[in-house]
Amino acid sequence: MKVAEVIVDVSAYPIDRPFDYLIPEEMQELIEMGCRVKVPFGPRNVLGFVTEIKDTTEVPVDKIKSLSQLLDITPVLTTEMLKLAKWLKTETICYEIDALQVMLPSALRAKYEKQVSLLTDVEQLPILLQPYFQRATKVNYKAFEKDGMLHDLKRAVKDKQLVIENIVKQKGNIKEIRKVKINESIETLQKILGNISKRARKQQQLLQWMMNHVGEVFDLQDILTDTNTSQAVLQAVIEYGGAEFVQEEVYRDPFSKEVKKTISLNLTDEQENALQKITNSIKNRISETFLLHGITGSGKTEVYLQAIEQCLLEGKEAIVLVPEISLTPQMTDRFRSRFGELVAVMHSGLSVGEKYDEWRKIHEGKVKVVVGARSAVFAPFRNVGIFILDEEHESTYKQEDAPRYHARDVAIWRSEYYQCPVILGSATPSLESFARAKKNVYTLLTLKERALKQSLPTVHVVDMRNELKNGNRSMFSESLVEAIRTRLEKKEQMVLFLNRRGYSSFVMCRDCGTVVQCENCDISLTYHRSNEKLKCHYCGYEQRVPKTCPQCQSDHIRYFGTGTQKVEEELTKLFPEAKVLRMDVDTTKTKGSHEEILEAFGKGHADILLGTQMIAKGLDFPNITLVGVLSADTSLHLPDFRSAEKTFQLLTQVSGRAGRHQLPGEVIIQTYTPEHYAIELAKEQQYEPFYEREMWMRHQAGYPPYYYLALVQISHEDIMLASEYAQKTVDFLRSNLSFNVSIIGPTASSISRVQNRYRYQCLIKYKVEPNLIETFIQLIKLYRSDWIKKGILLTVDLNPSSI
DNA sequence: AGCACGCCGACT
DNA sequence: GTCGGCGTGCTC
Repeated sequence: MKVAEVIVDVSAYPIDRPFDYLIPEEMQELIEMGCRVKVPFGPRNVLGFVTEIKDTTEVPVDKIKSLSQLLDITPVLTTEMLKLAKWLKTETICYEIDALQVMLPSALRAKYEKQVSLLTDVEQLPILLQPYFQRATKVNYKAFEKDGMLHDLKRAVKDKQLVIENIVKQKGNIKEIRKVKINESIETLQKILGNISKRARKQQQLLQWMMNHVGEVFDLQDILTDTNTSQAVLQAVIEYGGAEFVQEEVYRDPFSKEVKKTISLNLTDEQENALQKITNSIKNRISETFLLHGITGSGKTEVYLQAIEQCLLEGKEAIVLVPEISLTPQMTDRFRSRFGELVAVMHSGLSVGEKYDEWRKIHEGKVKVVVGARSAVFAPFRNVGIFILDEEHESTYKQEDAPRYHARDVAIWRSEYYQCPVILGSATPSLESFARAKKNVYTLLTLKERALKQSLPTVHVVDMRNELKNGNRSMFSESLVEAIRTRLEKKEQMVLFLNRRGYSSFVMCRDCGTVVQCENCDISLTYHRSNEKLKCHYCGYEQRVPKTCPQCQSDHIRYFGTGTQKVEEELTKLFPEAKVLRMDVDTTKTKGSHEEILEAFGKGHADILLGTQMIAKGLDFPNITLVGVLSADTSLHLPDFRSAEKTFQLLTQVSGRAGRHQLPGEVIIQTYTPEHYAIELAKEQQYEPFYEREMWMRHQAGYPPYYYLALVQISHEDIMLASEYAQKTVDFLRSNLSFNVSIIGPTASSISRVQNRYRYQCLIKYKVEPNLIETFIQLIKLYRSDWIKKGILLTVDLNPSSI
């Protein structure tokens, strides 16, 4: 007897364990752990993953069922990943199935459809149902749902005229193109040539050519142009058996352009020293985590590239993570130009099919290097030699929904499995990582000087309160206007940075002060000029701009705040001659628009690049000599303990965009609070003093890295129930956790209502609490077995990226 | 989660 | 007597 343990594709608490299935005879040779299978589960069919193969089972014979289909001949998950999923499950408190799914491209996930099949003759069906089965005996269930025919359908099912079947489909497919394969035997071709009509001159010509290419495979079009024949001629030859159409699997090409090959650059002593330590750990198979702290422009990427080169020499693979796709074009170009065809990319900008193809290149061993966003940390290599996280401090490395994993933790776990190094690179490391480096948990590598010996840009901080006193009410200070003007005259480029969060434009009534709010969420709607609409950034709700105030009917209603659109308008008013490129969520909606805008700017098609945080990092153009930060305060006053850290990082990052090449750079930071340490120290680009200062603050307030955090969120449509269960949660935690743990809350979340649900949260701070995970599991059990029925939604996020 | 089953009130 | 509403329980 052969039995498979299967984790089925159902995210629910009582299902979160393996189920045993008998393996049918015909699958026994092929099946392996990590394969996907189709299984009957209760009344339906679902997809599942084989996690174990064994010879016995405890399940009584009358209960056990058999696998219905094997979906993979080669497993899609390695045994490493099955182990990793178990770890993720306990580490982030998620369902095992969610942990497994997150490692695969969405193309491999199941799509469930219900299908209605005919059991009798069409004529015997009720008249109303007959039209559906005129052409086919199987019809999609949705068709009946749409027409409101479910009653009639149900009756026909009862009468055994129809059956409803659950079918499982794969979401994405391998792209195939039709090619032409020339017959392998020259004799056959000769025979055909002898048999065809003497008048068929084109066919003879084609056959002659084919005899020089026996057994080869060509694109249809290539044959036609090469032999100067038409498709009709080829068709005839194919009918005689001279060639055949074949389907060939192809990879979709996510790279829009070619890149030039580059070779290793000479390293500075600092870089060389860092590289030595990393390669030492690759060669000696040591799982060691390095924190590569290098100021902007110090050439971290070159160190990555050469470390990867070492890796490839050792016959191993490399996984490189970058925070966002905005970074990817320039970053991936650098990797592709060094490693060419050996690079796969993985980011959210790719289509489902493209992601699947990139994944397959990795899975099939066609590539050795992957450059990608967070989920690329699961790239299915089998012999990884290095993990690299660039811009290690970025919060995008933490997934916000289940499984709530941090890419850094996964990388470190995998590096222990492969006995290889992890490189965390940043100009402004997260406090957590820097603290670990100081405690020698990570090995600190420092790059203090810029690779091309350029000086750091001069940074000026402008106190906007003085501007206001002097009667300047615009969003541009006098010094910024002056700086822009001189750059325009000198034909140099500049970047203007606007942190949109919290300050996007809203619509307010000047008489009663009412701000137009979202119907579903307690948040003001954002004004979008492009389509004259108000939009909610949380739930996507849209409405037209009202002509009169909804509260007091006054028509003194108008726009406030500074969105990028408004800045652009003012900018063109002040400098009509300047060419401005705007980069924000609106202008980068379509695929590839990111690259287009950056490329246009790189080619000098504009003087000013204006954008939100997405332009803060990565871009590296020689002609940028001015960076302006319109309002440094916005991120400083967010209700989050990391706001100072975030602001410091952001300012340092944007400042690093200026003067990266020959021309010296200047940075102008506008703020209402110039005395804040995050701004003062960012001005001087002083990481360590900032670190010391911020660590002291964290120590005082009991935040990471001194304490660990866990965030429990509770929401319900009814505010009373939400608050009641939030209190219950806190009571439960208080009675189960020790006194060393501080439990803060319940408090209403900063945006108290989202999508018509009232949100509460409580924050848990702890140092060591062996009981913690178990207590959360108990809390979740309580929630899943009881509270969930009342409509409560509860989530636990260990080490949240923001609160 | 998603589905069947079964109990109960409303309506032909 | 039948239909369909929703609470309950199970899934190898």
